[in-house]
Amino acid sequence: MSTKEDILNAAVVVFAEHGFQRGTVRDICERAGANVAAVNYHFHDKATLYAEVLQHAYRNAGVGEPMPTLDQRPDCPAEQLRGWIGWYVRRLLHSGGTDVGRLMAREMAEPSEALDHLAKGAVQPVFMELGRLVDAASGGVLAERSLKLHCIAIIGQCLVFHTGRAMLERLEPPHFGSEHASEIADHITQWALLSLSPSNTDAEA
Amino acid sequence: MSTKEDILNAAVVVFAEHGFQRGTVRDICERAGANVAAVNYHFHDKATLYAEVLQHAYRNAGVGEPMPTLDQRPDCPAEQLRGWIGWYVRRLLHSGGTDVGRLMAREMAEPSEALDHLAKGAVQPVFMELGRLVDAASGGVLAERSLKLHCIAIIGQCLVFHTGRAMLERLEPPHFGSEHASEIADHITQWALLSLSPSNTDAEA
DNA sequence: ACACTGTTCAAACGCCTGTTTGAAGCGGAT
DNA sequence: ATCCGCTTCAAACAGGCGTTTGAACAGTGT
Repeated sequence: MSTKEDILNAAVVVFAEHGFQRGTVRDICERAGANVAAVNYHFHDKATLYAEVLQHAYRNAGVGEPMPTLDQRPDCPAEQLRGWIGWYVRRLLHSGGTDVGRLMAREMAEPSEALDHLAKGAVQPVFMELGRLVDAASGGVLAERSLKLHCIAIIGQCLVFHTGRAMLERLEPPHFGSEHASEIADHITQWALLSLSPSNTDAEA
Repeated sequence: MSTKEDILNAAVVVFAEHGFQRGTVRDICERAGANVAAVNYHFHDKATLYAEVLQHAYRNAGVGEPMPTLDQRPDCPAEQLRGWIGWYVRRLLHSGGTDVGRLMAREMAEPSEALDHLAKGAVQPVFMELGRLVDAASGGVLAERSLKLHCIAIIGQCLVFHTGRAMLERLEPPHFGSEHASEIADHITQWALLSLSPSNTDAEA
């Protein structure tokens, strides 16, 4: 039972570094100290292994700090939204160079069938919680379409530090690493709360 | 001289669809109606071909509408910023399913040496123009760091509709296609101008 | 001692890849 | 007609890939 886990862990590293195509079965097995045939024995395919790797990686990505939710403090949604943004930014910046982040980035650029399961299982709940928080922070006056646009705007401002990392590093030498997480989160939160304040939201919708 | 261009054009399509690794020389040559050896004759390598493909693709990407600049109308930077955001969003949404967009997305996820040239040559001027516009729209009161964060925030809100397209399609059936470009651009602009209005910017910095 | 089940292993099998080769075709200059 | 670069072509090359195979090796219950 050990070799199967060894292969899974090695596969996370290899697939994160080289992607599905360039990541070879032989490399995975070598790092896992297993035989070449082990992959086909424990998992049927290289593709099946990859699918399990994705789920395994994303499950373990959420093991850090728990996501702040509206239910925890329904009385002050703005502060919870601030907490959520900080949590998300930290998660993204910290996972920037790690395996999970790279795996996700690859899936976004070149979606496989495994992305469907990830979207429904892992991303959907996070996105919906953000929707609840934004809705509450705005006082519930936003139309559904506008609410979604606000959520995507927040996601985008966080995500760009992850997806655009390669470009940002080449454009501006002062990087945006995990040590700047709180600075970035504060900036996004300030912007978000400003646009969600009642005096500004009733203009649209 | 025709076959070389044929190969280049075919390579753009193939590399955009399958990436560098999965895009095979044989597939490219078949679509170009050329022999397998043509790639190694006209370009030295598959890698050299790929590098030329990237430059060729990104050069042709900017042939659409010209980028709104501050110099065109220095008197009303807010309106020019609105124009810039609209231009950028249209560009991203329109290039979403095209070859250039997919090539760029792949390079972001897995940077190669070719990305350096692209960053300096093609992306830098666009980013700097946004910086000028934001600076002017804010009245020039923003510190450099804050200015950069504002620019990245705008970029991120636009970019997410491109980089996160695969995920958005799986989360929310009502897609965000190129027909929603103006709606999206308006939303982002409204948010940007709000946070850049003098009454809000002097709090930070 | 035996058989049975689950696991590991070295070796090989096809297949597809990028690249090379050497001959063949071509158009213009001598 | 003869040569000459430049270009094309079919064929083959060498290497890496995922996968399969069949034997060896554990344990464990009988």
